[in-house]
Amino acid sequence: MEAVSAPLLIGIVGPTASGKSALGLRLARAAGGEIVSCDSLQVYRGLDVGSAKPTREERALVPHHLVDVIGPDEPFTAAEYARRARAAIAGIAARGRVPLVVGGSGLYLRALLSGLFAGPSRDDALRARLERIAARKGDARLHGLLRRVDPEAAARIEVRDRVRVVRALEVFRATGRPLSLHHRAGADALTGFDVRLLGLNPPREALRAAVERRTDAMLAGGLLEETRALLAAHPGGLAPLNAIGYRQAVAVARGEREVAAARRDMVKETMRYAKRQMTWFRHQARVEWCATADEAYARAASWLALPPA
RNA sequence: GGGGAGGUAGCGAAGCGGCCAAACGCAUCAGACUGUAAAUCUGACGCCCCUCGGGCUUCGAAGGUUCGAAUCCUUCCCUCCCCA
Repeated sequence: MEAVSAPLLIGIVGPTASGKSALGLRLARAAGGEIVSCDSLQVYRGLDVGSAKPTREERALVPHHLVDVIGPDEPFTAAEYARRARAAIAGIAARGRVPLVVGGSGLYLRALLSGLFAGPSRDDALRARLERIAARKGDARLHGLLRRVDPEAAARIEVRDRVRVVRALEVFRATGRPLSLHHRAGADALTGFDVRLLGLNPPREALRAAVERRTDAMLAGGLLEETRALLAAHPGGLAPLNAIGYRQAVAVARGEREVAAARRDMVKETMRYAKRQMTWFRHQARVEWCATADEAYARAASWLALPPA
């Protein structure tokens, strides 16, 4: 049936601190692969410590794509990620190498593999206006506006989920058609690859230990200093500083939080994030879950016709 | 030996006669997610039937007061702190 099988594209997913990067590196070296980061924070230059960005050494060892591609003050979106990641993957394939998509940003992975609906990009001015309505009249008022133009989306989106209500309204205002309609139109999926997704999901307690270790490493590695520098360079504030880790570091920098308390919050929020990631990957992607990194490696090795270990 | 504080659901912690199966936080579990996604949002969380809702057993223990007690009284058990 299948004459020439499509080239492999291996994705490595799972919650933060589950060992995705290490596995990706190991596979890339063994298989002659290149890493395509799938991480919404690592795309930003200057956010190094808090995004657990691959080190200089790691990046020298194996080419990494989609890391440090934009400035921290530039707007970035899942769609933009998908565009750039697809270009990177095409390049890797053209070189006859194996693309390894590694990361835990579920939406980005989805945008890359399945595509997004062909809709308008964000409109910050409009968003500001809608936010103002919500702030003044309440979330229910904004949700009511949505219900009028797109009852289907309104039924799906929680009243208090302002981010989604705003987005749905934005799409309607920009296109004159409800979001639901756009969704039905489908999206442009990535084609030409035999996509396999490997999932790492360490036991809860092991993950917690890893998260604590990494949080401490970030704090010891200069997260606070990095954050202060970013704040100093961008007094207006920076969108990505709202991420876990940076948010707490900002609070410390502003003197609103003790370091010990910030650390606790970081661990707590990271664990919750990990939980969300698992929910996403369990339901939004077809993932082959592996109990250990070795098992994942072995499985990938068999696909790639590599020696097992 | 004397004085003080306290024992509430897995943990922390409110409640201090009815609106209490008991706020809130943590932990845990489940979920949503299509251009801010490490973001944003939802639900469960004593037990049982499980849909609304209903039933059952709880607030250290045992008695008591009361129409009614986690909340008041008595005794007992146990923690912690201070003085000896």
